[in-house]
Amino acid sequence: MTATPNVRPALARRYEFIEWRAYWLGRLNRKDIEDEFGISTPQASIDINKYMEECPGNIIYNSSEKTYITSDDFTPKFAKISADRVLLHIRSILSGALDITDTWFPDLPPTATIPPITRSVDPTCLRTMLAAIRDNLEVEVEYQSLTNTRRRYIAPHSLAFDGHRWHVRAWAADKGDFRDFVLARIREIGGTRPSKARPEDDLEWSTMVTLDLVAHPDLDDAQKSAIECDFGMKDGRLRLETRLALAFYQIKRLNLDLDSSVIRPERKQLYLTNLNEINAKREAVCSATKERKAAQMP
Amino acid sequence: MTATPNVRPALARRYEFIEWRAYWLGRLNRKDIEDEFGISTPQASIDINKYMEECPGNIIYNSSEKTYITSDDFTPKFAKISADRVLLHIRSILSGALDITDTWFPDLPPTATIPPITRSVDPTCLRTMLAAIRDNLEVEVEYQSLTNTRRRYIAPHSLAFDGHRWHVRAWAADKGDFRDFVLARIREIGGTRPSKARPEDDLEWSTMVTLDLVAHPDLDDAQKSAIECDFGMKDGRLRLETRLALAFYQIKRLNLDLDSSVIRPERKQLYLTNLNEINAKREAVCSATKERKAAQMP
DNA sequence: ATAATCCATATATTTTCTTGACGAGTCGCG
DNA sequence: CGCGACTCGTCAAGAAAATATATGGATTAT
Repeated sequence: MTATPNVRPALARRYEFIEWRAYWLGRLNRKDIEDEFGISTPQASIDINKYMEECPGNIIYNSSEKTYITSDDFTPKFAKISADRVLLHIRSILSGALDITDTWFPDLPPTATIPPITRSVDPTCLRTMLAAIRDNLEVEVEYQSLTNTRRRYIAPHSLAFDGHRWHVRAWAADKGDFRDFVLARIREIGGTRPSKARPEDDLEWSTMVTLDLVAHPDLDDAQKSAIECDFGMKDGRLRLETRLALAFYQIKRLNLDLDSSVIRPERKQLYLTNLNEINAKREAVCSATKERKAAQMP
Repeated sequence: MTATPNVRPALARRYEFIEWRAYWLGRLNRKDIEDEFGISTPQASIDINKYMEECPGNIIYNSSEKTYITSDDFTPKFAKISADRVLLHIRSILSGALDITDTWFPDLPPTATIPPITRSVDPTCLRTMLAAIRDNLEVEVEYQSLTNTRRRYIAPHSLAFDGHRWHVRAWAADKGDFRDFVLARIREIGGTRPSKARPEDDLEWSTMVTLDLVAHPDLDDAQKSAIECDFGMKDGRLRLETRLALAFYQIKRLNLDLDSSVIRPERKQLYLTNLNEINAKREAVCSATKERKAAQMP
């Protein structure tokens, strides 16, 4: 925010609304403010006029259209203008995570997304996990893995998003190691108890790796430079630093481990130069963890 | 919201904040409210006490911890409790689309996501597209496709999200057909002019198809039922209705067009039963569009 | 015992907003 | 053309909300 003038929060919010509507929709009515904030007509009038005093020339009343029109040289002073945020709001509405009344859109622009396929997360589950992370607790859960469903104690230390679904990274008390648990696969939440697991022992989590990506070498130069531009690459490289535990989600999501004979370069677009290095790092971390485990229970 | 009592909006927002913090963080201080809304200490005291009058037993002051603690049978009355929304906020903060001060988190829970790789969208670009959709305009853009970069006029009619990136669906004046344009690939925005394109002619957009998904048949029964549960399938099927123009993004994202010999069923998880049908539909729509095009300029 | 840190509360005052009434400009319609 | 419908703006009185300032209680840590 650009050095917000001394305006009390409630009013600043209304100014922000004015600017948001002005910027994204190009127009604004007094009634919009009345409806959004439940204030009276004179108050809304005052707000608009004070705003125009504060930011002269940003919006102009057009008496023939009976509405305030955003001027061409509009400069926001109260609202943070971010396209990503607006698009995020739109997605959230379409996916049901947000109600349109929670946003400042009067109605949605014509939009379509591919249908979301992930199940939504149970609030109680997330709440319990957050509490367990905060207070260092073990939670009894009924977890459905790909092979079976059973009760177990887990001591979560972090949330993780794999590009698709939400997980908790947790100590699995029954297995004696750290693993990912998909939140939507937790069928039931049981009791809690203090945990002795130490998050700093989760080497796969604390170890960072850097994915070194380039435009797929089998593409021609024009395609390559388009892709480099697409991903904002510097010197033709994109370096992504991520936790080892998450690296393989990224790799699979981008199909980086599939051979060119299997998937066309145009589709794959990116190529991971250091897959071997990352695989080696995983091997190393896994064996270090196993050694430690063996040492603990001889 | 559960029949919000007659509380004026500004106060309702503070109550909502109280409940949000109480639910997700389990605790709340008077100071939190003062800081969040910039109100005075006595006012914050009044708010809390009025809230406890309104919702008896939801939060309880714990004098030894010097904080309000959420009770076990907490029942929200003002805040909408949604795990998806909270997770969305976390993701938005991590990706930079939201500032933490825009949310009600005092600080983030330990979280990691795979690094986002898509470039952010330019606000001016999105704003112009929204205006063009609204007012039925053609916009001159410098667009970088995979093969070249050039200026062209496009008349957008909808936004679209492919699971990865944002597009506009638009009439391409130079090509005489409707296409997708990735927002982040629009390098420059030029002038606008009225458009004669009719969005209802965009058959690939208006035609709906249903993806008929099942758990991959090569998996064993336990795995199948886990996946059916994962995606909330009824009778072992998941039907996704989507626009034909978006169907192939979904198909590629889930690798539904890759053969089992190429990608392991455990990884693919889902199987599309009616790929042929969808391909046929696309052929039909494409040839219908071509015929129409030929008829228009003989 | 003392300081610090939460909380609650009381009073007077200031600021903000509402209520209700009225007037003016523009558009479209009969 | 005149009318209603719709937007805007404004005035004045009074209600409501929030503030400043001050006092006091409970608990914990030093």
